Amino acid sequence: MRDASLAEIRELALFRDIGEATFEALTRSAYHQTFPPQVTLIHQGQSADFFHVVTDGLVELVGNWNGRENTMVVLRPVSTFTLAACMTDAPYLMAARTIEQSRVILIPSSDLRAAFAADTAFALAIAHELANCYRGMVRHAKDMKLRTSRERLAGYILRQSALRGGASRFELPLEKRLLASFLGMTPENLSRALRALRDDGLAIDATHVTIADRAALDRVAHVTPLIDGPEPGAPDR
Amino acid sequence: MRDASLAEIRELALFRDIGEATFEALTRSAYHQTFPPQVTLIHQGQSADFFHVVTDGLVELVGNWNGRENTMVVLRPVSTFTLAACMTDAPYLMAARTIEQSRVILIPSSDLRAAFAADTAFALAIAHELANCYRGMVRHAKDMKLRTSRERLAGYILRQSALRGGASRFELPLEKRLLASFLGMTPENLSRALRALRDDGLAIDATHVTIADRAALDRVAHVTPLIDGPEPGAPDR
DNA sequence: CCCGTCGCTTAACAATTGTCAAGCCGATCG
DNA sequence: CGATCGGCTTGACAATTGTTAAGCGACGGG
Repeated sequence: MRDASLAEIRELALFRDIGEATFEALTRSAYHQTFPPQVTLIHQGQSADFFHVVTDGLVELVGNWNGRENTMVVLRPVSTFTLAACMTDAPYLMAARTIEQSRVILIPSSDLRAAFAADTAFALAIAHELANCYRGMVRHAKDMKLRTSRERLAGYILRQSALRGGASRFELPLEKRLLASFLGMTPENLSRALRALRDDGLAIDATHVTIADRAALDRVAHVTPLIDGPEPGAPDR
Repeated sequence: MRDASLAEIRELALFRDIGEATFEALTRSAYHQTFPPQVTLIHQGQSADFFHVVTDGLVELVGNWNGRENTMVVLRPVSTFTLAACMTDAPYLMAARTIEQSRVILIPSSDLRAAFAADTAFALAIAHELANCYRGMVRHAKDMKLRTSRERLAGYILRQSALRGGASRFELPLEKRLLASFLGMTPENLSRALRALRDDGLAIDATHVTIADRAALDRVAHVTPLIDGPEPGAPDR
């Protein structure tokens, strides 16, 4: 890896408190690679050879089953993936695909496990990361099981607003068909839900979002940290 | 804690490889308590004071939102819960309630974190447990987003069969309304789905399940380890 | 023993969501 | 500049799922 890349990731919560020797061992045989958009990085079912860190761009984790496909997570920088699979040396449960051009660090999973054993600070950071991934997935599952698609969309919009410091106008960060998949609905249904939410203080022109009446929108979404975060450095974008 | 309880949990994967001093520190101020059925052990949103281990009985983790409630996980012995919240000192995302009379070990979360820092073997065990919880929740989310309710039910039945060594006849381990909630549907819809699956080789009389045609049922469920496990000592029952 | 409660089922109906088909629009490219 | 492509929207329709209400049957308490 290049020195510039090393300095960049040394600041991450995952690596900030670890020893120099551990960091050196972790990065020795790591790659920092750039991928074009729409490239499949890993397939579900593959053995967990690498731990991944997205440093630039946008990556989605997708589940496949019986010919169907669904976006489970959208990862914006800086986020990790395949951590649980690497720690347990188990097959990936989800595939990963770049959405935009992205840069990803690949760390051999054996190095990851060695560093975990060798460095207590790193072990703690890993545990925190695993716990946050778990909690992100619990939130997503609650979102799916407790809210209707319209409510999920309203929640998503308010989360995005919160990520931007409460902005009332911003651009949708995802293609709508991708957003629909992430929210567990079809693009057609997303279109309908967007139109329906005009009555609840939401205006969308193409990718431009305007929250006209935040209170009304929250009357639909009932935003709560137990579903919608805060997600300090976490799951969706 | 009583000596009998101590010996019992010392064998668990979580505690098997840890040092005697760590084990002693972890169990010193721990409780092993028995709870009646239908008792709420923790509420969502509470601060994470205790790490929990179910040693007997049956416990459900439930999500609440806006007056709605949903069973996210069903824990059979021996399983843990609240691990992620304790490690990150964050509020519980789900409530926990006994289904049957249950015995639960409660370990102060500060002791848990201290043991993690003090004992590398314990840290590794914790990381594995966290990773397995994460993967269980990913599987559940995939189940929800990729399969219809009928397919989820078929998958659930085949998983239960697998847990019983491939038995073709067994008793439903859960009340149907609870199963319905876990599978993300209403009890009425579960009734319909059960009846519909008679055409696919499934017969259910009250709580007694008979798999008449496993191949036909799997043609609905398309069971795969990437959704249905194996779950060595894991999530649902 | 009877009665009330509770869980389950069924049926009719309503709401939500998915499917299919068509058309629009903006971007890209020859 | 015009053609083509892909993503988005819309509408009509179908399937799935939720809702409401009623009834059945097992269980436990009076």
